[in-house]
Amino acid sequence: MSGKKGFTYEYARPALTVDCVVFGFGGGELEVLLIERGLDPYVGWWALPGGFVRVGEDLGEAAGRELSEEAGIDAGYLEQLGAFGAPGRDPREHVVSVAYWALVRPGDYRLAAATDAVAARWHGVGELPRLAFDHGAIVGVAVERLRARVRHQPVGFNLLPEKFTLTELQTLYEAILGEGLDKRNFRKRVLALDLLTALPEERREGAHRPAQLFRFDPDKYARLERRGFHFEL
Amino acid sequence: MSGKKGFTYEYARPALTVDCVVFGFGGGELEVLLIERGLDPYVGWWALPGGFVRVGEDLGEAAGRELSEEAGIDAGYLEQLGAFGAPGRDPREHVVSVAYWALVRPGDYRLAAATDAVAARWHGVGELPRLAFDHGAIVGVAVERLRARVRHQPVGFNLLPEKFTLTELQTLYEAILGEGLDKRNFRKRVLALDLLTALPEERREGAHRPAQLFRFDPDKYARLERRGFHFEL
DNA sequence: TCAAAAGTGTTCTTGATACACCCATGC
DNA sequence: GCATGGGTGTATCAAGAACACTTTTGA
Repeated sequence: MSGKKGFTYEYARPALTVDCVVFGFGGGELEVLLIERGLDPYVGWWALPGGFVRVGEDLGEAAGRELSEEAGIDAGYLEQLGAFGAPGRDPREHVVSVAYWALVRPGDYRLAAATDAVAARWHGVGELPRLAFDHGAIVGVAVERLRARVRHQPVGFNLLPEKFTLTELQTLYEAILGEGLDKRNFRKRVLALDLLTALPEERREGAHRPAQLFRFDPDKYARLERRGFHFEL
Repeated sequence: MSGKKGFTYEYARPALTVDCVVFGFGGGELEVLLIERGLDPYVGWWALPGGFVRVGEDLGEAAGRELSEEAGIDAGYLEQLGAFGAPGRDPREHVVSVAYWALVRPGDYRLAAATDAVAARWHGVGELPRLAFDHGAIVGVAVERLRARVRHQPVGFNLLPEKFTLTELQTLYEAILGEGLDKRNFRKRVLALDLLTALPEERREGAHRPAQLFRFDPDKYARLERRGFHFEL
């Protein structure tokens, strides 16, 4: 280890990694991005994208870097989840991982497995395979956090395309919360927030009556928030 | 660093510490435990108790250990706050700190400065001195977290003696939330939760009418929680 | 004309808030 | 007997929950 300089810590230190729970919304179901490991511990297992933190690198930046390196993703929303550091969680040595969770829009990602990953793929949160390390537990915490957050802050829009219908928004909320919601009450509440701007166009003519498109207005939210506004769905 | 063994990470790694925001309730005001630093960076400054994480040591245990080593405290409640890892936060080198927040009962602590601390003392959250490192920001996040948590989970009792009066409980909540509460509504709601058991004794005769003492019943809470009970103050 | 999703209001119930006086005790 | 904190109930209001039918389009 480094020589003593009076202030330098001279003992062995745990390794430090970041791992990301990336959520996507694929037509009716909440999904998590997993990579198939191509390296030593847990080869062939599915795991969260992540990797070692470099000296001098900010944690959030490290998470973003790993995300783009391992899966070619640029997350629209990224928030820290917490640190996971149980001694046995990595069979090699003591590795402490700072976990993040992220939300990405369906169009904004172009999955590209790289670095030490063999493949990158979306998995429905309901049908996750057995994960490497303690990643299964981390995903569990992330889902909980997402559920709590989506009720009190307008983060859900990061999972939808820029323009979306109210039905799509409701379907998203139902997928995240895991429960059905009343259509009329949902629309009433969402519109009462006055954070969506209706776009005088239409879409989704696919088979039936076209639906009104809306866009979320982040500036308006920022202004309201400053005045002590309390988002709540 | 260590020689390559095929799987061992061979690059320099950031140092890893834990820091604790310990809350106490001292007669009407919410307090935070600070230690006066006796070592190199920020000598003489007030800072959060904390220290380096040992290899093979769990993060929560490290936090508890530092707490007892530096201040002789055994926390009744300890929860992780998050990781703070901005590259410049420690002038020596890149140090990532996993912060915890803790609640202790007034009687359960016997402050004893030790290790690299000169002194340990309680400070009202309203009148904190300038803190070392980014500890001021960490305390800010901890206070926010405590405020949010105390509304939705019965953690506040960890700041009161085993037996307490409803007025004491209300004073505590007012101190944490920073706002006055209606006495009748507060008592109504608290008692409606059915989590307190009245003790047929009395106390606080100091000057006036004695008040009923209560004890929080954690078992009852655990049972209710299992049935999807939703604590809310 | 039928199938499928979009869109729309009202009633009822429940929980939150506001509010003022009497009680028990020590000094 | 007076000062101090302990203790109690009701009326009003607002927000959330339940609930069913009409509209528009493509096939």
